[in-house]
Amino acid sequence: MLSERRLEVLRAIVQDYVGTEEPVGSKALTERHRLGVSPATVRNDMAVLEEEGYIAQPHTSAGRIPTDKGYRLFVDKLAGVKPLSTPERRAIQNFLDGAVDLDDVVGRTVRLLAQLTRQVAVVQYPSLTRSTVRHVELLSLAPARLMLVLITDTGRVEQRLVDTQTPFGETSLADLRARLNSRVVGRRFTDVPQLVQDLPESFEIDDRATVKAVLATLLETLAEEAEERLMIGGTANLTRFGHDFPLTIRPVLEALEEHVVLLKLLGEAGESGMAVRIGHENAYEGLNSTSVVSVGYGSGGEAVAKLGVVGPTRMDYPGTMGAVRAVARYVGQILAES
Amino acid sequence: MLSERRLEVLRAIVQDYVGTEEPVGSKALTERHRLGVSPATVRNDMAVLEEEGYIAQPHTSAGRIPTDKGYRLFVDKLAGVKPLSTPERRAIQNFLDGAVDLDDVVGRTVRLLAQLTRQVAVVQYPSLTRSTVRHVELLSLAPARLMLVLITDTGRVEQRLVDTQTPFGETSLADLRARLNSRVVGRRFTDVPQLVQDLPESFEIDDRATVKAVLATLLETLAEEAEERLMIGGTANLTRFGHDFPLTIRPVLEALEEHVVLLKLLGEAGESGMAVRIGHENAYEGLNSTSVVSVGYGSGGEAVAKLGVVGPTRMDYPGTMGAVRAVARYVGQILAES
DNA sequence: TCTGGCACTCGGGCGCTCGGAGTGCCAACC
DNA sequence: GGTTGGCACTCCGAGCGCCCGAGTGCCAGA
Repeated sequence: MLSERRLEVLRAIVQDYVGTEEPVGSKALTERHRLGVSPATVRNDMAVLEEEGYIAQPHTSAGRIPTDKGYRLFVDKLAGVKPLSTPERRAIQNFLDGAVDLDDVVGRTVRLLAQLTRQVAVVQYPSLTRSTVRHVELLSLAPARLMLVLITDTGRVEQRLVDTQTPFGETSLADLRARLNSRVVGRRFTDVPQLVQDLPESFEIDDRATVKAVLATLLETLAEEAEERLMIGGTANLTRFGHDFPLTIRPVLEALEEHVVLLKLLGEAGESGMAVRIGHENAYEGLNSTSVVSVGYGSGGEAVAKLGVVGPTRMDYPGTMGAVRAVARYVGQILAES
Repeated sequence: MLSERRLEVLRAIVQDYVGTEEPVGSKALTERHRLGVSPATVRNDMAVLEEEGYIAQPHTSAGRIPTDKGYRLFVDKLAGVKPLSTPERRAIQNFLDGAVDLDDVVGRTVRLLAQLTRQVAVVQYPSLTRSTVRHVELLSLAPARLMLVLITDTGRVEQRLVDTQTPFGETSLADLRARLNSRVVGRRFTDVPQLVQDLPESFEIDDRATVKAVLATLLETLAEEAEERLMIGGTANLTRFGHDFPLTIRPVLEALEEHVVLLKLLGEAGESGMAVRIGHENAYEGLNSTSVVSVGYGSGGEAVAKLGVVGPTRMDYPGTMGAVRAVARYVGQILAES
């Protein structure tokens, strides 16, 4: 276990390095932070920290920079989450309040997050699996063709065509619509399969095939998590990444286009609470030089989707975490209101 | 007017510079191209070309690079559109054929275009204003609340809620639905307003307000061009942009996030035919060091949307134009089939 | 009008030096 | 034992001078 002072030294190193982007040495440290000890002592502490793998030297006789492990310790033990200032909070609320529909909410969120953190923001659209059904509509487009419209509590609308073997009467249709809605409205998507399981049996034998087809389509729509969408913003902030440009930035841009990867990444965030993945902790190789801060957000108590930012490992963790958390909270509120 | 040979020199300069990314000198030119004259002659020609503003020197005693004006002349007079090879065409077709829905078509198109041109691809979703109506559905969600669903020939579905003052009977609803569809199905959006103008008059006086409300919502949906969407891909190709990274790339990334700007940019492409905007020809300042190649695509003879690429002014114009044209053509086919 | 020759320019690469910041180690001190 | 000041050492990076090569402009001659 590291002594109190050594932790303090690590904290100072992280803070300075994040600020200056340059390796930090013992003398500079004692000058900028009131550690109460001499540079020589700090040097000894640094040697220990290096041995333990928390910091590293780019080359002999240079200052130290934190390693991924160092950042990890910093985030876990040394840094809190920096709450936003009141004006900042107010600005967030005002900005998000102006949103007119779901697309707009997500769009504003992504811009806001990118601006606050000066990093790349990623916002997942509220997922279908977690949300609840607001309404299911059925209508017949042609004798043997139905249209299924699903409206969710997060404002998303999905529609599918259902081809049926046999024509389906208007009365049967109305019947199905009514029964279906009475069972599923207000329920969570995950519960729907159970709730409609025995529905076909209560219909005339001739209609059962059609009912089954409709239900199959409905369940398929619900299950189609693959269609989870993302919005990304603030990519211009990548230019503030580092000095050795093309090499660092390219894989990140590539990763950002792989929405599947990003979704997986966000998904790894724990059910609740904030997740911080630092450097090599990211499974995806292209993001090995970045950190991802993500958190769930939701309209009720529960998370319906995730959002987060991607930035250099050398980032202001407390500030970023504060911004991410605050934005998630306000988006949740907005969704609950609408 | 420039002599034939001087044009040839300009062409050679453009080609070499695009290939090497380095200023090209007189000697290298005569070695790589069979111009049939000596370097000294080429030097004279270069001096003229420079005076006319087609090429420039980064600094004294360096080679020449084309100016925007030079590229313009090259594109207009010297370069054709390079057709794709047969295998390439086949690959495009195969790749696009696999698409399952509109989102998928656009997604595949953007990836394809980015890969073929090795640049940033931008694809606009088929616009509502140009396409035709496939079906209009009306259904009542509550006594005084209707839902309007619009299905377009490009596979897009838009839905709106309509609140009515008075309840609207099922028979009236079916009536309106039938009459509405008989008038507008297969028609272009722009023609719809005229076609439904006199519809309210043919209804009972009690229902007219509702009919008008429905029509108003329909027209509003049609008119809502603002909702035009874009998909962007291949941003990782920006890393191949140039040497002086952050400065060049930052404004481009910013521009790419301004979908409004991009839509305007694409919109500037002439009604039909390909548009090439070179460097400062782009109204948007952030794209002053890029060229934009765009073209309309559509399911019928007419364009329903645009697509294109954004790349450095130093790009392979014939190849890029060929790829853009080919992709647009195939996307059009795919849309027509579905 | 084209060509070869020539003097000139300039950027970039290479090697060198030098200073500053930083380190590790050691002996002394509390 | 932990802390400190001193000291020798390392190494990067900035600055400088140098030279080479590629390129140019100009001119006289074919």
